[in-house]
Amino acid sequence: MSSALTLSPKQKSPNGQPCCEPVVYPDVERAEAERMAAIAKALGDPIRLTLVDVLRKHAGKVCVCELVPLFDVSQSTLSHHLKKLRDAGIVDSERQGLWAYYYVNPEELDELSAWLS
Amino acid sequence: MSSALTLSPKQKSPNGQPCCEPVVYPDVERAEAERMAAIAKALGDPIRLTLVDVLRKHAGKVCVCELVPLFDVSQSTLSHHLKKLRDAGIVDSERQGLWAYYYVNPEELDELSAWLS
DNA sequence: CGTATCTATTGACAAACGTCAATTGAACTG
DNA sequence: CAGTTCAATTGACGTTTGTCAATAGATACG
Repeated sequence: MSSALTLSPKQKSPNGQPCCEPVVYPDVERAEAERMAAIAKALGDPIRLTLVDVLRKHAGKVCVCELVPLFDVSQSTLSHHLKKLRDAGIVDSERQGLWAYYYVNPEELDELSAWLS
Repeated sequence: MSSALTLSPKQKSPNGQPCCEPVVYPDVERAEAERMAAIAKALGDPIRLTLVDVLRKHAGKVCVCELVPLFDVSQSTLSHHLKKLRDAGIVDSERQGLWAYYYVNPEELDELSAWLS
């Protein structure tokens, strides 16, 4: 996914007046852009964004058995969404006996938040 | 995409001790979650995130002819990404003669930024 | 041990995505 | 008008995504 972020020198000006002011280069480095895009992508589904919202507002660890009935999707689908959030580093989980508890890892979200501001 | 955000009442407690504290309900409303997820989704690609970064840092209108050579993708691919950003309301464009100029519409990003903080 | 409960994984499928080459549409230039 | 240039659209393609039903793992309880 996207080795296409390499910067290139400015193209030749068209054969009239220039189209605009000088080139601007992206401030975000390629690796950083990919990390933040991955975080944004993980938030790019209403269920996952709502999951993160619930976990953030609760400020503690929440059992999966509490999360499942909040949505009209199957248990396996919700588990799949939780895995995506885990893979993106946005949440972590912890097993206690039969149950699994999820909580937000704020660092990843903070990074995206910092870029947005 | 996702009429599955309807809230449901708490499931029955398992037949032992409860698994955790009482249910938490999402603070974000369904429609809001879908709008913000759409914004996050549009940022969920490294090229699009970098495009937004460039446009934000420049604080003016930038010609497409300046944007194309910044990436190793074809002109049509970049146009496709710009369209996705436009569809999400993150950027707007303006034609001037032969050229097209893009600029950031800060409102959408601000909304996501506000939710993240 | 056997059964019940909670969560994760697998397999399947349709829809959406990212990409390119080729074409179209607009608008300037001579 | 004919040719050129910039940007958007179309069509095609392989990949990824979101979803479910079914299954598997892990743990608790009798």
